[in-house]
Amino acid sequence: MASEKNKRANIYDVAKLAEVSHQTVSRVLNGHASIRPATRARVEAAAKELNYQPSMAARALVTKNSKMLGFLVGDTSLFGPAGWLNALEREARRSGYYAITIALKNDSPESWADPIEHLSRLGVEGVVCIAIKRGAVEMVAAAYPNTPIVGVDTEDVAGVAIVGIDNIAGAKLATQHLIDLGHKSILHIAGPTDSIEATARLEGYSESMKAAGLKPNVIRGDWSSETGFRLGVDLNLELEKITAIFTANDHLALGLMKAFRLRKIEMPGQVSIVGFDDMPEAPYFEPPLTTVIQEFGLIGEAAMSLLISRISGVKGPKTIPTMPHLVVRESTRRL
Amino acid sequence: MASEKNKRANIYDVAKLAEVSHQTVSRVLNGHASIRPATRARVEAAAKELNYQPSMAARALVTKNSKMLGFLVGDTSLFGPAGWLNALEREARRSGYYAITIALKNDSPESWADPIEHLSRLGVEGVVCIAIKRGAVEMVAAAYPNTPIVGVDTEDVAGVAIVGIDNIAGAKLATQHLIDLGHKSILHIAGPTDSIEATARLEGYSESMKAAGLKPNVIRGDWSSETGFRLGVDLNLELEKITAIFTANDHLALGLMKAFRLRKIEMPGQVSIVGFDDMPEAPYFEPPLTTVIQEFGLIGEAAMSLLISRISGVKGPKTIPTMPHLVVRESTRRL
DNA sequence: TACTTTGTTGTTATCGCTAACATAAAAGCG
DNA sequence: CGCTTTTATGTTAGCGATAACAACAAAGTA
Repeated sequence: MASEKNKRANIYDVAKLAEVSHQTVSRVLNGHASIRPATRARVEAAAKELNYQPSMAARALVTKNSKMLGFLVGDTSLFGPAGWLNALEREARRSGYYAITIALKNDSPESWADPIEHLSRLGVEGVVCIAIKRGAVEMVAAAYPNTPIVGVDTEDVAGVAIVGIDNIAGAKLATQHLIDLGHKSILHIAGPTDSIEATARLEGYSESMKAAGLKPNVIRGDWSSETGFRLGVDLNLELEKITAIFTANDHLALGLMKAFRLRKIEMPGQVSIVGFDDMPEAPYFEPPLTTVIQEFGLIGEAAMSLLISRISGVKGPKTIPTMPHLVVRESTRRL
Repeated sequence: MASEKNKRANIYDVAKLAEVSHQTVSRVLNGHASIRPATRARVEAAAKELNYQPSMAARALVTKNSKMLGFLVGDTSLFGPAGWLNALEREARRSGYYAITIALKNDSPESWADPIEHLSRLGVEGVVCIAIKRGAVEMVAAAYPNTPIVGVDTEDVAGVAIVGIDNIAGAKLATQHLIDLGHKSILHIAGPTDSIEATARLEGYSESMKAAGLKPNVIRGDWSSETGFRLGVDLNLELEKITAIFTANDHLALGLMKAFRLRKIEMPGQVSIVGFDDMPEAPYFEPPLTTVIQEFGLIGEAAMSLLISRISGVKGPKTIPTMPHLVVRESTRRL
């Protein structure tokens, strides 16, 4: 029934079986208006009978619409990027697009050129940059001058639409929570310098502190538990009477708390901790971590609708921020 | 310099500039042998000048080689699948392939049909199934009768090559470690029934126990910390004098340990815990988790080389197992 | 009734590339 | 030196789809 000659049926095969011209088949496939119902039914039956699947390559060649999107992502092992990627892929498929995901590993800018070029050969219709490093978005924008680009949690580059959690607002939420609990000396362990998110979170923290008349106090970290641990081992809380710490993500908090437990520093007794991300493991940390949560699904939808509207020529908004929320657990306490 | 008419240069543009026929350009592009070095240089210069990028669509149309691979993955938020995906994508790109990643969410088999069909339209040259559920591989195999398929950590289906960590060996490693420490009553908290990995890990546990003359004791769980926690709250250790627990992954162990801490059950004093996966957070758990580690890079390479050899018609081995290792931390102790 | 308008289908050209065959020049050979 | 073989390049056809235009019938209109 299926393929007699072990070869995919093409549009002419369907046309012959349905006794129409191949163009009529094409019209049925593309939902063209003026087709007699009887003809449409015949064509559809023939297509089904032959298990016909239109060739995307042929279609892409003539229409210039590859129906493909490029997803350039930073570190997929991080909770945030992984979640966005998931949501984005689902949304892309819902809209009939294929997602080519390529990782831009955390190395040097030189290492980005190759993946970016690889993708450009394909002729993607749009690109989503997900949490990639400072400078990378610019490289992408330069490499795809006529392709719509949407950034998810990336820096602001001319011509690139941005969707993302409002990291500044999230950081303010975290910091304000600690301030509201009566903390005065609040340390921020920031993420890596080349990360846009980290910078925004730092900014939100600083603003909240200054608004409350408190002095910001920052240590640079990265995104890893290991760094959190290392910093936690060395940190002298007494020196500056630190009673609360806001870390740029949950991983840092995890490592930090491990070090504090070893040093018998009580949490939240001696020091309160707030993270950022709400990874699924956060409730099971010791103590359960107060943190900031972001909605992956919403971000995925927003990014995709923005990208698709740009592909179809609609301008749409330049930015769609999504609002994060605070999840209070046992790692924070009134001073 | 780049695109004067804002239009991608094609092979004829390059040919005209290099003063050769388009076919000669094609030959240079594809590294054909008999091209005079001078001609090759002229063509390459012209291609560079015009910023020429061959159209994958046109090439795919005529050669039937789309240079695209489909990655069907289960839950990308899990540490294992995310790591494999990363490694696989990198390897695919190294071989000049594009990876279309599609998630097969954990729902019903009916929900798999749509993504599978979506992918088949594209005409991928090969498919990698990554940690997808029981039955899904069979659906994929049925949907792509003439396409090479490689499974990473999936069940054994006719015609599908398998690469994966040897879950049985890993589970034996974990179980034997506990046995060696003198534990007699060892509980296994298994993963979900419909997971191939979970089943293999359970099997390895059972075999080790039986080989040591001990009675296997299993509770069904899934992959989440939440379930680990819930089970940990209810579990009666005294009833069966349980002194050690091997969980099917690290997440379960995290939740379980949280519950035990609340119940003031000492770890590893009263009960030793072993996980599986070695997620990057495991060293910072309380206590740091003894677990089984798997090499993502090796698996990615192995899977890709297997797939590519199958695409090019070479048969290759049916299975490439990779050996996991045990990482001993503080959650286990001699009885 | 003759004359547009509309609906439905068919014909031909084209997208950008590679395959297959054709051809001309250079090289090998008795 | 004339013949085949090899090397280097050009010419034509076709992959499977859509676009653009053409054609014919049915329906609406003056």
